[in-house]
Amino acid sequence: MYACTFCFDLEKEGAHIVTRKEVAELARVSEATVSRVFNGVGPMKEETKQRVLEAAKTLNYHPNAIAQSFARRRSGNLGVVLPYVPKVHLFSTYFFSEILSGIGSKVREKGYDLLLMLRTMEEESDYSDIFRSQKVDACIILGAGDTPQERDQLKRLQEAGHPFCLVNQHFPGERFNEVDADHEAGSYMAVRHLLQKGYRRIAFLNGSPQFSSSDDRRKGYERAMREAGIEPAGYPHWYYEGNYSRTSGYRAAARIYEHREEIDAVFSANDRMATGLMQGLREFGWEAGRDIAIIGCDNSDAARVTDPPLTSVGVPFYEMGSLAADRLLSLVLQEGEPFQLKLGTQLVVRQSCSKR
Amino acid sequence: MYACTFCFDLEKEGAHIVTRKEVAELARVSEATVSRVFNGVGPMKEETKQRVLEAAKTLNYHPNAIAQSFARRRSGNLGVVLPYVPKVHLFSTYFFSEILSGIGSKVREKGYDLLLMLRTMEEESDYSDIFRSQKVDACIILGAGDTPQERDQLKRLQEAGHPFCLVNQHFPGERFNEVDADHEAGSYMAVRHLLQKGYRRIAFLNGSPQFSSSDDRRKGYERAMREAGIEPAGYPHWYYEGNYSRTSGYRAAARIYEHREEIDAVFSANDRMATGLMQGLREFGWEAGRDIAIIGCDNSDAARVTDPPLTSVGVPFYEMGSLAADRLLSLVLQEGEPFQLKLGTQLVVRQSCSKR
DNA sequence: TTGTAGGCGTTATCAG
DNA sequence: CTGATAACGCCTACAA
Repeated sequence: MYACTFCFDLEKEGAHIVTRKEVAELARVSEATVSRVFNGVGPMKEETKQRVLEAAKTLNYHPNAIAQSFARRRSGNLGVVLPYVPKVHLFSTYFFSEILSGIGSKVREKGYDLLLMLRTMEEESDYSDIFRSQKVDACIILGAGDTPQERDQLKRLQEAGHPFCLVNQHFPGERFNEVDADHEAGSYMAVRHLLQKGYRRIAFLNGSPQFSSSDDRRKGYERAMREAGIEPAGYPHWYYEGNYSRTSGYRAAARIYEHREEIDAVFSANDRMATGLMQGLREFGWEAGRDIAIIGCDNSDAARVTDPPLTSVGVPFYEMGSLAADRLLSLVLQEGEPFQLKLGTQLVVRQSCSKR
Repeated sequence: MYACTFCFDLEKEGAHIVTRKEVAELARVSEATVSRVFNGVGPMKEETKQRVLEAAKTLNYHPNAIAQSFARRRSGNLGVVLPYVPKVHLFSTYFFSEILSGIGSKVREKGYDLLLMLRTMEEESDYSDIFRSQKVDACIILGAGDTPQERDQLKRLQEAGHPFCLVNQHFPGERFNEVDADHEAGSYMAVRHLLQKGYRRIAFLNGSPQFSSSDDRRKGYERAMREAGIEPAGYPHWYYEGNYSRTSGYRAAARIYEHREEIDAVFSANDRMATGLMQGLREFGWEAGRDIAIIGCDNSDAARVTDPPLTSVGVPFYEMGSLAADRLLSLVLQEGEPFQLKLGTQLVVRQSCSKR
C-alpha cells in the first residue's frame, strides 16, 4: 500500500516539471534564496542551504536551462559550423571528428553545450544569422576557405563584435581568432626526410588553394628543396593540384606517372589524396615505397590502412579544437585576449618512403 | 556627410539588439501584432503585415530564439548523444558522420537545431539529465549497446515520457523508437555471394556482442551457410570476435592464419576490422582476393582505400539518421506514432573476393 | 482585424 | 543573511 503510493508519486513527478517556486515553499524560504543556493552566490547560512538542497532533492528539482539562458541573456551554447556536403567527402571525416571531439571535451568541462550548424554550400547565408537568433554565445567555424565572400562575411562578424574562431585556417592580413597548426614546418620536415633518404626529384601534390594550409605546405616544401640546393620552380612537372579528395589524388596519379622519369617521390598535402595517388599508381604497376616514395599529411586513420602504411605529417586536431574552445569561451567571459595560435606538427614515419 | 551618418547608424545597430517592441513602435502596431506577423498566425490585414515586415527589415529585427523557447516551453533543439572515447576510435567515424549528416539535414529542414552531447564512458549519468534541463525536446541516441544498465536507463526515459530514438540498434523485448538496418539480410547476401563464388569454408569475424547488429550479422551468416548445407556450429575455428576496431581485426589475423587450412574466406562484421585483418594477413604473406576472400560491412570510405578494394555490405546510415530525426520530431509535435523501422542494405562488390 | 494583459522560470538589484 | 520585486523578450488567450 505504502509502496504503491510511493511509486505513484514518483511517476507523477516524472511528468510534472518542478520549479523553483515549489522548492522554495517546501524549504520555507523565498525563491531568491533557492537561486542563491543553486548559483552559489552571496553568503548564506549553512542550515538554509541544506534545507534548500534537501527540498530540491526530494522534489527532484533541476533548474530550467532555457529560463536561465533567458534571464542571463546568454545561451550557454557554443556554435560549431561545419561545411556540409552530402555524399561528398572533400575533407577527411577524420579532421572533423578529431576537432569536434576536442571542442566537445573542453565545452563540457566549461559547462557549455555544443550547437552544431551544418552549412550547405549553395546557401549564401550570412554568418551573422547564427548570432542573431542568440542561440549561441560564440562560434567556431570549421572548413572555411580564404575566398572574397568568406573574408567579407567574417569581417562583418568581427565588426559586429561577435566572438568567433577559426581552426586550421589562417587569414593573412586579418586579426581573426585562430588556432592553426604549423603546416609549413611539418611539410619542411617531411621533405627534409625525403631528401635525407636520398630522394631529390620530389613532386608536390597540393590541395585546394583557398585553404591556408595548402599555401603553408607549399612553402615548407619549397624551403626544404631550396635549402638542398634545388629550385622547384625550375621543374614544372613537380607541381600538381587536387582538392583534398581521394579521387583527385587518384587522378593525379596518371599525370604523375606520365612524368615518372623526372619524379622519384611525392609529398602530398593530405592523406586522402595520397591514398588515391597510391591506388592510381598501383594500377600502373608502381608501388609506393618501392618505385616511388610518398608522404601524406594529417596522420589520419587512412594512413595506417594503406599498403604500405603511409608516412604522414601528424596534426594535433584534437588539441586544436580543445584549445580553440577554451580560448574562445574565455573571451566570452571577458577573461582572455584575442588569439592567433599555432600548434606544432610531427612526422610519423611508416613504410611508404622507407626503401632505397 | 550623409553617408557617414548612415554608416554610423548601421554600426550601432550591429551592436544593439533589436526587440519586438521597437518594431511595434516603428510600425505603429502592438507587440502582439508583430508576433502574429512573424508566426503567421491569425488573420491580419495585408497592409499591416507589410508595415511590420518593413519596420523589421529597416531595424534588422530577428526574434530572440531563447525567448521564444522560453515562452513556448520548447527548446527547438534535437539532442544527439554520441559515445565519446578520446583517442580511441571504436566505431568508424564514417558511421557517425553519415548519421549525423542525415540528422542534420532533416533537423534544419524542420526548423530545429542540433545539440550535440558527447557522453564519456566512465560517467554514470542518467539519460534523464539530458531532458531535465529542458535544453532538448527529443533526443537521438547513437552508439548505445544492449547492456543491463543501458536498458534500465532507456526504460526509465521511456517511462518518464521523454521522446527518444535509437539508430542502428535494436532492443529485443522493448518498444523503443528505433531506426535500424536489415543487417541480417545484408550479411545473408554477403555470405551467399561468397558461396556462389565457390567458397565453402567461410569464417565469421564478429564485433562486440552488445550491439544488436553483431547478432543480426551472425544470424545472416548462419542462415546462408545452413541453406548451403553447412552447419557452422560444427566448425569452432570459423568464429572470431573483435570489438569493431581495426586493431581487433589485425589481431584476429594471427588466429585466423593459424587455421588457414580450414578457412578460405572471412566475412567481417565491419570494414574497420576487415582492413585490420587484411593488413595482418598480409604480414603472413596472404593477400585478400588471392589467398583468401574477405567481405566487410558498412561500405565505408575505408573499403575503397584498401588494396585490394574491399567488398562490403552497404548500410544507408545517412537515410537512417534523416528518417530517425523526421519521425522523432513528428512525435514531438504530436503528429505521428511510435516507430520501429528497418532499412535495406546492399552488397557492394569489389576485388577483395573476386579471384577464384 | 488588432490591442491588452498575464505568464513563462530565472537572474539580479535593492532594501531590510 | 534573506525577501520582495523588477526585468528579460516573446506567446497567447481574451477582449474589443
